[in-house]
Amino acid sequence: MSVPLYQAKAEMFRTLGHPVRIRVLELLQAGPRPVRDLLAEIDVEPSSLSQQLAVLRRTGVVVSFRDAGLVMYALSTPDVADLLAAGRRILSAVLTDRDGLLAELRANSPTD
Amino acid sequence: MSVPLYQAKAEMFRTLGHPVRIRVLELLQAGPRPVRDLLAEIDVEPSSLSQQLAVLRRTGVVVSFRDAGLVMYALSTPDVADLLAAGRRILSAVLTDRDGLLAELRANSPTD
DNA sequence: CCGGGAATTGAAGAATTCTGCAATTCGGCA
DNA sequence: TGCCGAATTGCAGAATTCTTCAATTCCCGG
Repeated sequence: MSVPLYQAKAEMFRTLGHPVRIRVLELLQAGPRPVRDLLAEIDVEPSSLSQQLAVLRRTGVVVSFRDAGLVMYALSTPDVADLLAAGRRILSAVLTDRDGLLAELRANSPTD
Repeated sequence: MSVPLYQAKAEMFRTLGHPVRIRVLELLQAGPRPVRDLLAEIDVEPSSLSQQLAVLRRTGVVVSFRDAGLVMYALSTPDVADLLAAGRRILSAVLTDRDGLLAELRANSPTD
């Protein structure tokens, strides 16, 4: 294998490591959506959204196709939902366990 | 909460988005290990490993303690193993399928 | 108290990623 | 064909992350 497995995995997780990309994936859990809708629900510039969608496409976690004149995006596999759920569980476990983290997170972004 | 959930999630996934950090987590799945062992199994400089361990500690996915004169690291919650497993599933799904899913989605385009 | 391995910290430079703007492509439709 | 909205691409500057090397801290055994 040319690319070590742990490197491929790291790449996959890094792909999810962006607020816009996370939001996109969460929205896509409910089913395929046109770019137009994503744009309406996420506060981001069209070109920036396109960039992030391209990142997701490159890794293969989402696929895109055209339907009724609009470009649609969808999760490439429902397993993605499991990943997000697992992330959510860890997050809540960590937030309740460790006192320091909550304060740290709060410090990072005071308003909103 | 002061930090948007999707940003906290992104931070958590970004934390895993590094080859060394992934390897560490995989090794820790088998139980707590001293830094010394991690160092022996991963090809990385001591200081670099420490940096990456610090990143994992900051997010709260691992904890460290001292035992028998050595610093030990452990997963802060076994949920981390689920996350890695989900990542592995997605990776294999993406690698094996790819164009098949796309065709399938295009076929019955849900216009709801 | 001292020596020495274990582990962390600090900092500078290289490399990568993000953001926003402008320009371009792509399809549908009159 | 020509127009128009939808979506993507290219790019430059800003910001963030990685890597490496040197210095420092922390403990345990003698």
